[in-house]
Amino acid sequence: MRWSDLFAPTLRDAPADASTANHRLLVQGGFIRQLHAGHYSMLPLGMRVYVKVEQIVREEMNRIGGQEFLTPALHPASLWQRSGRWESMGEEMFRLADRKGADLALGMTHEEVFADLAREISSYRDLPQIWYQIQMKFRDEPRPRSGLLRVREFAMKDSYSFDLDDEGLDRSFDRHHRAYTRIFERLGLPAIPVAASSGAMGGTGSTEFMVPSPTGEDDVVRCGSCGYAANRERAASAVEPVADNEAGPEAPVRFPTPGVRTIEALAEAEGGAPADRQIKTMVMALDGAVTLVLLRGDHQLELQKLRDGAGAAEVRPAQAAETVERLGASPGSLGAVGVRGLRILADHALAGRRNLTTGANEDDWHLSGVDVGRDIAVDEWLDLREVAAGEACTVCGSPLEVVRCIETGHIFKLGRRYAEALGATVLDPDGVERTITMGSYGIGIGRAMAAVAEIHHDDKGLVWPVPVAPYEAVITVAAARDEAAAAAGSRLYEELGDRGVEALLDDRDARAGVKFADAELIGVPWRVTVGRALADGVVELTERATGTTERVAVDDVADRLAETIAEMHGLMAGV
RNA sequence: CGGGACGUGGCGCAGUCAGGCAGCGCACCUGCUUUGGGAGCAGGGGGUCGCCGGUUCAAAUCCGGCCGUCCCGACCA
Repeated sequence: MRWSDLFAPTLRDAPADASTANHRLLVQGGFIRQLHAGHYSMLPLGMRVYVKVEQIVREEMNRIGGQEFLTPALHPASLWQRSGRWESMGEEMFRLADRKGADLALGMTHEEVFADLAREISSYRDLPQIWYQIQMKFRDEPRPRSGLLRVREFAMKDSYSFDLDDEGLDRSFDRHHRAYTRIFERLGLPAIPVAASSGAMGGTGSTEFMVPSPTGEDDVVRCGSCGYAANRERAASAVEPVADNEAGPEAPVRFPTPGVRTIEALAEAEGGAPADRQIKTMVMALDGAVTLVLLRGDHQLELQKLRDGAGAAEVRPAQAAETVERLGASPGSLGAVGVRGLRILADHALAGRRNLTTGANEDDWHLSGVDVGRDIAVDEWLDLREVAAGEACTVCGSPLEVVRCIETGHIFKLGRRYAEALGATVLDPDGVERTITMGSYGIGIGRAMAAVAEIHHDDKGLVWPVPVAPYEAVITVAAARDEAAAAAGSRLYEELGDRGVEALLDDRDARAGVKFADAELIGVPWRVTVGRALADGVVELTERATGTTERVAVDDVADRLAETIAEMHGLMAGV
């Protein structure tokens, strides 16, 4: 491609509304443009990167035996009604009606569609299967953000595995795990696999692939010494037990605490107790049912753990009126002692604790001497505590770190839920009808691209890894009007093309500084500068990532570059 | 959904408080000069000032309503 023919509207100034690196640089470099919030157009440069990401994903899916499909984005409501998700998906699903009034949805994922197709698998002999597609998903996100990181319309590689039993699912899951590891390696993304919450997807287990970046939206809890890693939504840690050695009273004792409304205030108050000897009582609505959730005073609630542990789809803090109605007091003076008729969930860290302090369910009064086992009717003990940095790893005891990450992939063991709902069964060797066991696996193409941009850039612009770079090399003809230089540039362009190098020839009639700045902004890995030294038969070869420049004979440079780039491809592909 | 900021040629911004010809830089077009780190000079094209309504002789500017975009949080496969 000649730059003079390329539509790559680079901007001198960064767009004002882009605060994250991927957003700012992809817009400034002329890769993408926004149509409206959460919807972006791919421009020619962006499309080249996008296609390469897609192709790497495709190659690795094919390598594990995946078969490529393409299914519709517009689905009939009836399909989603069969799985129950027409109701449960809520406002995140785009819904519309056709001219006849039939309800339709824009697909946000395709478990139902593929499970429906899988009804045509009729024998265990045809299992396992891995089916995938790279196709648009639509999700009415409450808040699209961070450029391509969270959008409402995006291409996703989604795959679905079909096996006879759990052992088969484990194998399909492991194959995907390996494929994902290779994909992220080739993309230049340092993704770490972590144990994750399955959320609304359901199933027996899931693994997320997380790329550390401050732009991310998830926290990963990680042990630097044994390698334990989990999403904070389900991570565990060991807590130092608190010794309750003083024997408490026979029964809880009421004491006045005028104006005390917080854990901190109670720790300071007359007759109060330190936070780790208090019970934090939170009133939550779990699918609408008012529930008491108890934690140690100095611990924080992890909402997703509550959701997962209690099996609730929707969790929210109770409204003030609900709280007063059920407990007779306002937040700040709440407690679970003597409470009847409400479900009580407690965090493990409270088990066996004695002589604690908590609210008395009367404003301005608290109770001391509370013995959890004796005084509180806990219905269920759960892990509800948010892990904090520095707490001990449950595996090896080392201090844990909390790292902000971008979720670039998520793989799920689904089990039989969707196959059951859609009626996907096979006959086993004994002629018995068995429901197929499924897994589902996703990578967002645009998000992966955004993650690469977040990881690989500097103050001059993007620094694409070779496998996803829009062009592998740019030939910068410093003085386009110099006929000898222009001819040498064209010849180099041909030579690189002959050797399979994707080159961009910057033949624009612009000043050298403009061309250098643009080449750096769009992040092409190698630049060949045809300039003054051409008179000596020499050009300059500059590596974008390091900025190092080498003088190379013009007759050798095509071979040199082709070799270097081939090596980089090989390394990245793990060959 | 709660909080905050913003909306003026393609991009970045000033002008709004205090109503009075819509401006600046970059980009774009023409010419001349320049030509290895975002050139100079001269000339030129391009904007219903987010939308609707109101006040006023007069509205980018004041008032009301709405829409949109970004950020934080909530939420999130």
